[in-house]
Amino acid sequence: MGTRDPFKASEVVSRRGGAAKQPLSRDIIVAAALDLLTQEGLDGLSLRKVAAALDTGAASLYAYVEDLQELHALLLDRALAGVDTSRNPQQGWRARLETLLESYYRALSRSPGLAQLAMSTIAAGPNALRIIEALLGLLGEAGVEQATAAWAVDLITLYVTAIAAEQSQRRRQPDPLGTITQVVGAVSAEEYPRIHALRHHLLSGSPVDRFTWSLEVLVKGIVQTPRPDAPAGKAVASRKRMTPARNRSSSKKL
Amino acid sequence: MGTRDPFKASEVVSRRGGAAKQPLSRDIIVAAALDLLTQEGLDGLSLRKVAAALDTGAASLYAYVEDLQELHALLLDRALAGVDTSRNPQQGWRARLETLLESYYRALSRSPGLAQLAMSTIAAGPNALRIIEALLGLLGEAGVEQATAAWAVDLITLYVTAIAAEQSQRRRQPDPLGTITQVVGAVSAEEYPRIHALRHHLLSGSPVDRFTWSLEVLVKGIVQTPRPDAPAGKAVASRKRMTPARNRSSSKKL
DNA sequence: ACCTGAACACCGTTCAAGT
DNA sequence: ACCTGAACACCGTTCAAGT
Repeated sequence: MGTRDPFKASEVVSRRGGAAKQPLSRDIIVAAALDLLTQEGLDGLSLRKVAAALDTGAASLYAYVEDLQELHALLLDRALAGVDTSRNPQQGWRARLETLLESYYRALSRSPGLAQLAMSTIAAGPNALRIIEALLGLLGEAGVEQATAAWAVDLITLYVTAIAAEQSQRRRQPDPLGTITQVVGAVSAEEYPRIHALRHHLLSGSPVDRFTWSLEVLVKGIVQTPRPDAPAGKAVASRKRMTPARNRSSSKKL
Repeated sequence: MGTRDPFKASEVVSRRGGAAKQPLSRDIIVAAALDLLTQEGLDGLSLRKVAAALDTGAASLYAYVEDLQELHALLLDRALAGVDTSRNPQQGWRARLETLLESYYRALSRSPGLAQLAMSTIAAGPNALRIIEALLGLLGEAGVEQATAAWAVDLITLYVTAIAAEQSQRRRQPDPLGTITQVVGAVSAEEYPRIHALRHHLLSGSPVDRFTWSLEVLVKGIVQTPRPDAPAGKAVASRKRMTPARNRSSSKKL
C-alpha cells in the first residue's frame, strides 16, 4: 500500500516538488466526497477513500464531520444546490412546478447513488428548505389549502426521490437474470394472466414520459383531495362524506 | 437480548447432549436472516451473523445463496408472503385496493429496515408478482385503461415502499439534532416564511392518516390521468362513469 | 457434494500520541 | 488545536483443503 500515491484527484496538488496539501475543511471534504460518489457510486464512497483522495487518513475527517451519516447529509444538500427555484413569472404555477421538480429530479440523478443516498438521509439542509419553500408557494398559487399543501410537499418530494432512486439503480444492472425485464417477460400466462397480458405495457415508456405522467397524477390528485382535518373555511367542507374540491357534481360514487 | 434460548432462535436446536445442527437450506437461511433483520435492523443484518445464528461460517451460505443481494431479494419476497390478496367480493374495488395496500404497507413495516431494503431491491419474486397481479385486477375494475394501469402499478408500489421506508427510518432516530422536527420547528421566518407559517402542519398527522390521504390522492389522480399514448376516446376519458369492467368484447388493441 | 478455516481486501470509528 | 498511525471490531467474498 503506497501511502504516497500521486492519486490526488483534486485541484491543489503540488506546486513544485513538495506536496502542498490544501488545508482540510468541511467544504473540501464534501467536494471530494461528491467527486467520489459521482465517479464510483454509493458503494464506492467511503470515509477512507475520501481521506485518501485528500491525502490524509480517515481519522482526520472526524475533526470536520461528525459521522458518515452527516457527510451524507452534507453531500445531499450540496447536490441540491443546483436545483433552480427562481421564479419565472411568465409561466403559470403548473409549468413552474413541473420545471422545479424536473430540476430536482435531475439533480438527484446526476450522480449514481445520490438518489439512493437521498432515500436514507433526511434532507433538511438549506437547499432542501429552499425547495420546500418554493413548492409551498407554487401549491399556494394552485389554490391548494395550506394544511393540504404541507402534506402534499412531503408526498411530492418523496415521490421524486423514490423514482430517481429506482431508476438510478435500474441503471446499475445492465441485465442480470433477476431484472424486472426478464421476470415480467417470462411470467406464466396461467399464474399471472394480467401481468402476462400487460407485460409490454409494464415495461414501456421512457423515464421522462413516466415521470411526467406521474407528476400529472399527483398534481391532479392533490388539487382535488383536501386533508381530512382541513379547515372547512373557504374551499372545502369535508367532515364525513368526502366531497370533491369546490363544487363538483356529487354523483361520484364508488 | 435474552429473547430465546441459547443463540439459535430457530426450531431445531439440539436434541440431546450433542449439538444437532439442522442441515442448511435456502429456506432456513432466509428465515434466520429475517429474524435477524427484525431484531437488529438492516445494519445488523450480515451474512456473517446469519451464519453465526446457524452455527456455521459465512462461507457455507454461498452454497445456497449467490450473494448478499440475492439474500435480500429472497428476504423481501418472504416478507411479502404475508400480504393478503384474496378477494372479498363484498366490497368495491376501492375498499379492496385500500385493504391490499395497507396490508402491503404493514408487511414492509413489520421489520425495521425491511422497507429500506425494498427500496434497493427489485421485488420480482412470486409474492411481488401476486400483488402486482391483484393490483392490475383492481385497477381494471376501477375502469382504468390497461396501459395506464401498468404504469399506475409502478407508481403505487413505489410510493407505498417509499413511505414505509421513510417512516421506518424516522423511527430509527428518536430525536437527534438533525431531525426534521428540529429543523422545521426552528426555521427562520424571514428566510423561509412559508415553511415557518406551516411548520405545525408540516409535522402534523399520524402516519396512517397521511397514508390514507396519499392513497386517495394517487387513486383520484390515476383514475383521471390516461397515459399520453393510451388509446384515445374509447374508455376512460377523464371522469366519466366507470364501466363495470366486464365487456371485454370490443377490440382490445395493444 | 457439502462444508469450512483462513485469508483477502475492504469498512467506520476511536484513541493515544505526536506537532 | 489540529492531525495521525495504529488498533478495534466489524464487513462480503474467495479458495484450498477437509470430510
